[in-house]
Amino acid sequence: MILQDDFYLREDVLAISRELLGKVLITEIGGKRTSGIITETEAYAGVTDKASHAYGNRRTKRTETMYAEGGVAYVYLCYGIHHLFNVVTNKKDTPHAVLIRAVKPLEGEKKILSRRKRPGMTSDLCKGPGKVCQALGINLKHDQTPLNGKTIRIEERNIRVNENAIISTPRIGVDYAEEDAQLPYRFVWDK
DNA sequence: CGGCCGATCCACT
DNA sequence: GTGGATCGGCCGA
Repeated sequence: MILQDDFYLREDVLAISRELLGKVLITEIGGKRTSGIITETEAYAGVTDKASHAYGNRRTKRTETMYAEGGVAYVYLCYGIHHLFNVVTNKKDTPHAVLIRAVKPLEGEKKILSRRKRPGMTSDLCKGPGKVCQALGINLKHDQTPLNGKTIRIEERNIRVNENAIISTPRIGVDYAEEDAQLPYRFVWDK
């Protein structure tokens, strides 16, 4: 079952981050279907979150996507090399987002390996936000793509995630965020 | 318009 | 565990 707008439009970005664990992220790009089970996420809680691109209600051409109504992709380039895929949540003009940091390959394994230019499956094949995008073929063109369509979608497949198996930690690479760098907004499904 | 820097990854060691 | 790759956005001039 494809997740619908009501999932993304909720206020609580931490709850959404947590609930995205175990959901399946599917892309159909370049004529190939690939997918993975989401295993790691990070919440970015809008204009009061110093780690967020939207901190202080900053609006630019890049960050504008985060101000869209929940249920679309926010894709941007980091370090000039890596694409990072985020899920936009909350209502229009409330710039909440969830970064997808890792997935477990599910479908299209061969295609994922060729995109990743790796000979075989390893446990860290899609672990890391840049790797997730590379594996699933996501790039800047997919910014603002709806998450309930053919190109990109997220499905509930009744994969059971035990609450006890979810670990929360501070987010990665946000040292610049001062006191907000310590917030436990990263969620890892440690099966 | 120039210069700096980042929500990273990989190849090496 | 370390350093190089590599580029769009932002800020200050």
